[in-house]
Amino acid sequence: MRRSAPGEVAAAPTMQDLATSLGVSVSTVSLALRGHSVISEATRARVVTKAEQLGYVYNRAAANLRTQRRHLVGLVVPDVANPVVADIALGLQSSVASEGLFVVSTSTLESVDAQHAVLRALTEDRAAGIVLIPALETKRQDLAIPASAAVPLVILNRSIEGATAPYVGAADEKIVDLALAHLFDHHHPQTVAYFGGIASASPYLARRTRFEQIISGREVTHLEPWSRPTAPTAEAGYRAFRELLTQGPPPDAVVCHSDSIAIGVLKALNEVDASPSECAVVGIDGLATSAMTTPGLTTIAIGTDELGRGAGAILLDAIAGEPARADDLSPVTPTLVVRQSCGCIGDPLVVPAEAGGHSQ
Amino acid sequence: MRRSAPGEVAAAPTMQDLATSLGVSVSTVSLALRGHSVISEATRARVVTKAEQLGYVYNRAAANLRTQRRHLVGLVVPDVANPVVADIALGLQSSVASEGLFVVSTSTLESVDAQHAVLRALTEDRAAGIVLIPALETKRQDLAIPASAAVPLVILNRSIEGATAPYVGAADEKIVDLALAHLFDHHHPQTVAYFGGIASASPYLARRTRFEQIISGREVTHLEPWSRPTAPTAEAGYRAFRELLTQGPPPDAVVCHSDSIAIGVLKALNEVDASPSECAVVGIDGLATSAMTTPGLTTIAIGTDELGRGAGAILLDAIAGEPARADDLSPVTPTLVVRQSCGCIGDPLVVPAEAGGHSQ
DNA sequence: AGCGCCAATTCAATCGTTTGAAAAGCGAGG
DNA sequence: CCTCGCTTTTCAAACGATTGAATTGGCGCT
Repeated sequence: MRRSAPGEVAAAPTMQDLATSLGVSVSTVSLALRGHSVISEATRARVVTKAEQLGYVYNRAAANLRTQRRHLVGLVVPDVANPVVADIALGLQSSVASEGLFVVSTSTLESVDAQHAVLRALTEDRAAGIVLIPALETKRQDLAIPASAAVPLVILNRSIEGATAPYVGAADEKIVDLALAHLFDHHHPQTVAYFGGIASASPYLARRTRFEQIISGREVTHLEPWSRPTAPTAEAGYRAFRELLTQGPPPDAVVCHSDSIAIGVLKALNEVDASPSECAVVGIDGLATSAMTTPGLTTIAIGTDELGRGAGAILLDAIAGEPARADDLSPVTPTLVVRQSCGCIGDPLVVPAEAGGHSQ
Repeated sequence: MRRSAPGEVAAAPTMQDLATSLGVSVSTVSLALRGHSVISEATRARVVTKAEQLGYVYNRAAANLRTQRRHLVGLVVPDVANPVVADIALGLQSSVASEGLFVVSTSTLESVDAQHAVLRALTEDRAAGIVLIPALETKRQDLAIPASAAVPLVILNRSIEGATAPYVGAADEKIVDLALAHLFDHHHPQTVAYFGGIASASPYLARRTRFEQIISGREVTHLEPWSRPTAPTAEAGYRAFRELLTQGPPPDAVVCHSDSIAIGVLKALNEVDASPSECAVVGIDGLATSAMTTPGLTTIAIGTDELGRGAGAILLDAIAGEPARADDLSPVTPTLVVRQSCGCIGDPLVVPAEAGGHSQ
């Protein structure tokens, strides 16, 4: 082990250091540390103890260079703070952990440039794989970087036109079906709207199209002005809905593009004292926090962790060199979570005991 | 560039491939790609074009091995989904980006084992630095791993007894001072409590101690049963507060350990139709979503992004080999955000136009 | 004593960069 | 024509691991 100059930080010991200090070869150390069976138990023990003693820590960069294998998968998303994304991250983590991979997340904040930078960095690092929720305005050619270094990529939540990478998304049609079916069965609205969401993101189009399809076959009128896209935050939803409320009474029922947006809508309705019976609202996502609104938010849970797990499964296949199988791509079945915001159940709500959450 | 066998994936081209295909040496390629001034403009251009043409991507693992320098800092936290953490991540990112570093986050879910695993992984990867919000029950010796490979570490939010790594935290005393000062000035409560939070985490002790200090000098009675610690989620807060409400009327004012918890408390109060004038609540954190509750949550903003930035600054110093300077460690000044939950302002609230948020 | 065999260990090449030092090319000055 | 001084390019040795092939040593068998 090299002696360090006075002011200098002691360099971390290497296998070589271990080897010489034990009077064996580096190969022996390497094999021993990884518990390879050709090494005798006695030497293995000696090596391991010495390693501990010297505070040796494995240098993965060196190993990876040699083996051309990596153990890290990147999750690149607009915003890690988004609870939906957080759930996805957990699902992904649990699915790739079995292969000894681990997941790191970074936020792009919807900036294509930032996204470009992190995709590049991840690729230069030769990540085992990348799961991407594309920033808005991401084009096909923005995904060229990982491709050129053969880093497997799976796209989540927002599809990119012309992209060849496998795509995993929620079951947008079924989601809307579920939401509307519930509203029609229990609330019999005369007027409806599809509120919020980013018009240029692919799920918006899918859901809104389905929405219009369904209601066109029913005896309801679509209050188009209330079907207004918004930024994907509760604040944006609040502001936009609040403004609409100044211009007239709300629809009898509104489907919100996400739970976050629904939270803003609820706030706006609360401020004008509009009850669920006047305006029923249902969200989409199934966030844990949507149980904490007043009234409790009725929502369509989209199975976020399953999405993450699904992405993980496809990624693992891709890493193993297998092409994505079609059945991997089948989206998760959404489920309806009934609370008070649709007007079906009275307060007080009893929150089911297994609910999760997040906080400081 | 090596030709690949039929079924095989084409290996990514290396500098060597570029070099031979251009009839120059690897050194030239290496220097050219990094824009070193000693290379003539003409060759630089040729190299760059060729690189593009061949889809060359830099192999950072190899470079890092050679240079012993890395460009990635790990943010290890209990839960990335926690909005506070997300803000910290942003602050950290913005502060280290200037040095060309970038931040990756991982969640430990309060598991010391999981934390151990990721600290080990980050250390084995020789991350440039690590910022850690320790999982509960983290002991001093759990931090030994990064130390042995000389990876700079800074601890955030929860201090660890006996740890030598620099610590950055919120100004717990000032936070409590601010909350109580506001309540006393505007609400004149007879009874108060400090609700929620994890009793074994260091900020809890600091805040609760200060709380008791202050009120002991005032004409108020502390309703101890209501000062109950909880898990750090809105759900946990809701459940615990709900239960307390069945046993009697709430205190006139309660300070909640976090905004998330306050959100649960508000939900519970809403369910029994208790208004802010009966029970004033103030949260701590200053989350964007706390503007979306009904009533809007009055809260103490702790300057989360500053915390992240602060951690980043210290980390950069440590990476540069400088010890943490004392003034780096001075915590951010908290600020009061007044909304309705403390009973000071009537509805409807106008949300200030610059508020941020997060969602799908 | 000689031989073969097996288990345990070591050799040495390799992964793809970086970088200090050496070399090559070339025009100018003596 | 030689030498000097530039600029530009190349040499070759790292960095710290992995791994197929070669080596060593000990043991049992004849």
